[in-house]
Amino acid sequence: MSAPTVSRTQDSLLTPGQVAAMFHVDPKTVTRWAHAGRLGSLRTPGGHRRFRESEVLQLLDSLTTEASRH
Amino acid sequence: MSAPTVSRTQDSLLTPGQVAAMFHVDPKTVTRWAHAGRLGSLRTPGGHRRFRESEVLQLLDSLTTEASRH
DNA sequence: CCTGACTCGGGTAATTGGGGTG
DNA sequence: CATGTCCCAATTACCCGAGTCA
Repeated sequence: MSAPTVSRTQDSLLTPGQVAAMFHVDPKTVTRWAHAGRLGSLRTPGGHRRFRESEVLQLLDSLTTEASRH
Repeated sequence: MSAPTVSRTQDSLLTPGQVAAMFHVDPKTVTRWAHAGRLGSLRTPGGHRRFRESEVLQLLDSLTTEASRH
């Protein structure tokens, strides 16, 4: 894999608690979104979920811009 | 500081019940305000609304300062 | 190695959303 | 015209004990 494909997306991984704070919801709710396919879930060897900052930001943006629909 | 890339990621969000308590009205009424365009409505993937604390505070302040704004 | 804080998992309670009505 | 209350279904919030992360 010395491929220069540079898949280096500067994606910081956020914990459920951090994402929950951004949406003002419970960490369990964020877990449900991941389970519903709303967010990609990265799993640590221990089973903990981790979310990509870019994905969370994108989802947050889509929910934030919902005020100008129509 | 124009900071065009940093604006939609640091706002406290309130639940309809919390906003309703601040205005002393029913959550249903707050929902109608959002539907009328008086409040920006942030929707969770599940369909629940979330309101910006700054927007609610501003609306509350305008109602508290001037009840005859016409 | 141990500690502190957070997360996981399932289940239940409370709240929310939408429509229709007064 | 705006607000309050009813129904139902869906979503979200909090409880416990155990494990994992840093």
